[in-house]
Amino acid sequence: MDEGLEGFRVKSRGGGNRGGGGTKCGRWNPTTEQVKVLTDLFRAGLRTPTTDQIQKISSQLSFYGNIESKNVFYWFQNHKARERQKRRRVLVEDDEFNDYREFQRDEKISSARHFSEINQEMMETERVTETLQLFPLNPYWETEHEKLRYYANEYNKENHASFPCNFEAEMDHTTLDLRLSFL
Amino acid sequence: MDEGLEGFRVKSRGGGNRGGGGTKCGRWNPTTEQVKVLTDLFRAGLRTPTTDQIQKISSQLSFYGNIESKNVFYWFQNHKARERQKRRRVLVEDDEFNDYREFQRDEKISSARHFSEINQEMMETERVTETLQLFPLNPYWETEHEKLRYYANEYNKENHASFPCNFEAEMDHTTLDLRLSFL
DNA sequence: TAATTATGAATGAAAG
DNA sequence: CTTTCATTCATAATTA
Repeated sequence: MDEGLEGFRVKSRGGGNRGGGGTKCGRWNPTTEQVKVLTDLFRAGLRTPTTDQIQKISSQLSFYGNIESKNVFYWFQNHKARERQKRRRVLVEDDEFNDYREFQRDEKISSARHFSEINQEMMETERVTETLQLFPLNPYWETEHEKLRYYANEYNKENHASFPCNFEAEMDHTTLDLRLSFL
Repeated sequence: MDEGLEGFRVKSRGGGNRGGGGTKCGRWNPTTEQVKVLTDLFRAGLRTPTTDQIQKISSQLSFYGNIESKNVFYWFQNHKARERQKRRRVLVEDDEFNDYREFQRDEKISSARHFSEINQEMMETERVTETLQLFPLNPYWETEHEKLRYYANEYNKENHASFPCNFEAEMDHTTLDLRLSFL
């Protein structure tokens, strides 16, 4: 993790999860553009987008490759959780230093105690703006999407409309078929 | 050749956290059997079991491993919420898809198209029976639990349902305009 | 290509 | 009921 400032990781995810002929219906594999946008939004302070925001973001990101709203939802969920996790780990380390082991499940008291310099950066993003407005991003889209738009489509996936993913359609466990006759 | 066997996943849910080496009894880790029963009940229409029903269910499921009433309570609460959430998301995606296609008032769409399968599944579970009675369950338990009780410990296979791969895959990017005028 | 890591996905628990 | 948090599971990606 650690998306750094540049946000340019060589992930060889050239075309995302499409193409490649794989048609693998595995899990979502965000394109670098998608990750960048999501990261930007996160860094801008967005932590828990509303359903509506998720929809919009998802809709926009679909320009760069396949994506569903749930992907956006999970992305923020995970990103936030892992950042917090990291931060907490450092805290624990600090505590360990003092052999201090009180597990007080209150996290809001994070009144910036004695954080390591490393946490300095995190404290920055810690100032969350739950009700973040996204309009400041417009400029970005307006200026960037036009070119990326074509790069992203370079090779449109041919077969995507179908979704052969299993959908819990197998009630195996032969003998375990419950006789819920109460209906 | 032979793209690795898929379709089976082993959830370390084996011995579970119940009797025996209790060890880490953090949170309830349902056995496959327990999940199956709960799912069956849900699919049968049970959504918000009463305290009494929860008691009965919990009691019966205890044959397959440790379980408390609150686990059952939470399970239904979560399952219901997530099912709803999932449906909500898919519907939105559908809307987007429809918006894109923008059927020229062609009303004879009849029976959802591409995403019919999924919606169908959900429509099914949409038939709720809030006042479901559980007493007929006893017979089953009495006769089955003894043997299943043992089978449940070793053999664990679970196929999780996956979301549809993607809908808005083949959107016509050329006609879409970035309207990220969020909020 | 095996081992490790990063991260998408899921879910139990609980707060709101 | 809805939303959030934490932990865990699964697997694509990366590294050794």
